[in-house]
Order: sequence, then structure tokens, then C-alpha cells
Amino acid sequence: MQKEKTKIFKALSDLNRLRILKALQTRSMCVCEIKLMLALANSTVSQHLKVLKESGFILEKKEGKWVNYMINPRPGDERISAILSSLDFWINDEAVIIKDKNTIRKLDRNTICSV
Amino acid sequence: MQKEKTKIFKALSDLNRLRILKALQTRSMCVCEIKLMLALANSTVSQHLKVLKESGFILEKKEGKWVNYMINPRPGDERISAILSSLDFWINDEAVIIKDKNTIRKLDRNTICSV
DNA sequence: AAGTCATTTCGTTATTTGTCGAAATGTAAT
DNA sequence: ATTACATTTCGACAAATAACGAAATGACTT
Repeated sequence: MQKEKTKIFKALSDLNRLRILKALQTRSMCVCEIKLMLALANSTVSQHLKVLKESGFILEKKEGKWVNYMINPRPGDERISAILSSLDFWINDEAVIIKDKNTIRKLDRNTICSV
Repeated sequence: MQKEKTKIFKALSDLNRLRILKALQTRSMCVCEIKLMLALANSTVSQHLKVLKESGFILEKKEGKWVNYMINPRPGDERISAILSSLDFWINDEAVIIKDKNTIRKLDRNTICSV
């Protein structure tokens, strides 16, 4: 029960997850792209995505061998919508986020992904 | 650095701290009153208050042998203000909070406090 | 059906967090 | 100054979290 009530804040309590949310607001991405961006192990990224998915922030969509993750366009919880529609307000450090945006622009999943 | 960026969300990631915030919106309280309300050890309450203080949500004011804690009326960080001014929106379970409010009403620090 | 490749799950490890009780600190009253 | 009492700090412990690599799963291609 404690868990239910603090789930949203816990999901937002990790910088890597905040970076993922910001990145997904640019475009949807697959695990290996996010892995490149964050410089983390595959399994770690997968774990973070699970947390964001189960708290309602993002959706996954299987497309061939890739799994695309994207911002949940219609969250059931209005608190999620509130956060998502003003993410910039909540993440007030821009440096990392801008860097990530540049990284994303260069990524091409067809050349980079290989475990 | 990770710490700075997620401090606010981390502070809100514990139900006992959310209960403290809601309670302090009713009135300022001392440690031993909060201890009674949460049924936690003295030192644990003190620890939670430290987290809330260092993230900017609350202030402390020494008055005699008591230390009164209260909502920060003028937070430096606008995210803190945003949260505080719509706490009910963020804590959507009312049961515990209502129970706490009743508890608070009955508390008299002069009779209850003794370690 | 075998192979390839993206992703998830599992088992392990290090770190952080929430909790406690005991000891230390601070303040007021005797 | 001694005592009394509210609070904080300290040290210990259990549970939760973030990370990894290896093994398992799923899905397309051959």
C-alpha cells in the first residue's frame, strides 16, 4: 500500500529514468538506443523501462525484433499527465538533457544495435 | 549530482514523509507529536524531518525545549511551491490522511510527550 | 529448424534507505 | 550545578534499489 501511494515519485527518483522520459518526448526509442544514450547495460535499461511502464509513464509497442518505447499519450492517472506535460519544469538541469538530445539525433538503430 | 536533481522526488517517495507534510499543513508540530501520529521511533521521525528540511519543504523553529516544524512558507525552489500548493492532488489516498487529522486534533503536547 | 539479433529475466553485488535503541546534545526549571 | 525532558546523532541491521553479466525468451530470416 505504501508502494501504490509513492510509486509515481519513486519512478521519478532516478536521473536515468528522468533522462529516458525527456528523450522519449523527442521520439520513441528502442532499448538499444536508450542503452547507447545512457551508457548502461542492456538489462539495466530494461529494468528502468519496466519501472516507467508499470507506473504509467510510458508504453511499449513490439515492432518486429525491436520493442519501441514511447510516452503514454493518455495516462489513466492525472498526476502522470501533469508531470509529463511539464517535464521541463521538474527537471531543471538542462546540461545532461541537451547532451542527450544531441546524442539521440545521431543514433541510427540499424547500425548501432548489437549486444 | 544525481542527488541534487532527484532530491525533491526522493523526499516525496516515502509515505510517512507525505503524511508529515499533510499534517503540517494543518498546523506546525513538534517531533514528539509527529512521533505519536506515525507510531515511529523518535530518531526515525527526526530523520524524516531532516530529509524534508534539507530538500526545502519545511522549516524548523526552536521554541524552548521544543522544536516546531512547519511548512516552508516561501520555498526557494518553485517546484517545492508547486507541490505544496496542491498536495492533495499528489496524495490521492485520503484514508490515512483523514485519520491523521483526527489524531492531530486530539494531541496535546504537554501531556503526551515523554521519551 | 537453425541462426541471428533485440530484449527480458535471473542471480549476484554494492549502495542507499528506513528503522531502531542507546548515547550525546541542548534548553529550562529547580 | 543538577535534574528533567525534547531532540539529534551514532551505530547496527534489514530491506529496497541500481547495476552488471549470463542465460532465457521472442521474433524475423534464411
